[in-house]
Amino acid sequence: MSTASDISTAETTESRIWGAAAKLFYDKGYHATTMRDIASEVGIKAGSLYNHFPGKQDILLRISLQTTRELHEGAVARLDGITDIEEAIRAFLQWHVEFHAKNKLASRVADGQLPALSEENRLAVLEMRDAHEQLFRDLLRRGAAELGWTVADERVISFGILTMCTEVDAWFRDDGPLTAEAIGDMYADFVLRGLRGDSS
Amino acid sequence: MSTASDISTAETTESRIWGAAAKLFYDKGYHATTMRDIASEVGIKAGSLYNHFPGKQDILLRISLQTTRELHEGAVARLDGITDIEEAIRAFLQWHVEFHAKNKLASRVADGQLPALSEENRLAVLEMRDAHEQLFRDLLRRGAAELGWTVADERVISFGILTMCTEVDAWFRDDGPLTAEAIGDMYADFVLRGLRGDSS
DNA sequence: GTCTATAGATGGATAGAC
DNA sequence: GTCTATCCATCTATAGAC
Repeated sequence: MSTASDISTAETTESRIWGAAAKLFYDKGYHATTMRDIASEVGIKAGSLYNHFPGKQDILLRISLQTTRELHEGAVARLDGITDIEEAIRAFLQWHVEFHAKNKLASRVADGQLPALSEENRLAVLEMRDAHEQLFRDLLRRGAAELGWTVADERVISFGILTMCTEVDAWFRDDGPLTAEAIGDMYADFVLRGLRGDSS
Repeated sequence: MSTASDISTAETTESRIWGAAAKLFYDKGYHATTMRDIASEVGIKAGSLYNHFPGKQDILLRISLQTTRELHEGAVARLDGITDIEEAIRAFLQWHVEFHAKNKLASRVADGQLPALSEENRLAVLEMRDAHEQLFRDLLRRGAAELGWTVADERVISFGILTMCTEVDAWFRDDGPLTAEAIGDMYADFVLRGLRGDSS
């Protein structure tokens, strides 16, 4: 079984290419990364990459699609059985932050390199990402309905919250002072206070 | 005098190149944009671009540096004379949101295309961006000191807040239902509630 | 599966006429 | 300032030997 945390620890040549590409796309972007760069990172020659992937575009697609799917499916799984709405939002945000921290390379590539995907490929990734965002907007709506929150604009606020949590993939460091879980707690606390809107 | 809103309305060939490049870098990214693309958008040939800029890298540098400088200097100007800390934070965030909404092309290029800048050029832009972020962290610290806010981690929270407001440049539309000012209000309200932390 | 070699296309930048 | 023409480097992808 492949889980999110496997992403950087697998062992086949295909998965080593996957990981090398994710790292390079993260650092330099898709167009600035060459097939020679990727091959070099893996320790093979550029031509050999084509024994594992049909082309460069396909490497990006697989990284983006797989990562976005794992993000979304993981969120759905985390919410299973949770009925309290604040608890659900907390669980969602913690998962979202932890995933982006622990899979920072692939996660940031998955949405930062969207313009580098072909139209068809981009739509496939966006469809999955939209489902994930919709899941969160539904939670926001439930909170407003059940707890009387006044969310100024559901779309604007949800974009803001998700972006804040997503961006962790830009600065998180495994060897930093904070764990992914601790950061998830901080953001969940901050967001829930903002949503409750006790004063204004 | 050049203000932020002039960015897309100037008339010299140089400024038309500036605007065309910002649009293309925004849509496709620096490396996916060719000098021929930029020239075509302006209505000239690629070779003619070199009468106005020494090269492609320099076009990106000027967009990034000028935009980041205007963002920062505008914030400093907005804060002038404001002593109340909540009012100051509100003013800062409103400016930050409005700037990114009204200069969405150049703003997004300025920090999304940082990896495409040479080491030296990137450091110049980052220095200015860091000054801007530091300004906000100082406000956060003042709020914590003066009003007893409990900010879990100043750096993590400030990154989150700024990212939320910056990302407006990814989805704002001039012809959308919300003005930049309205969005700035929403985020400032949300953030200040989260900072006050009335309940937890 | 790996490699070397290369085809074929494209892009940044320059030269020089106007 | 504009243009056309082109150099030269580089990149993706393929061919074919091992």
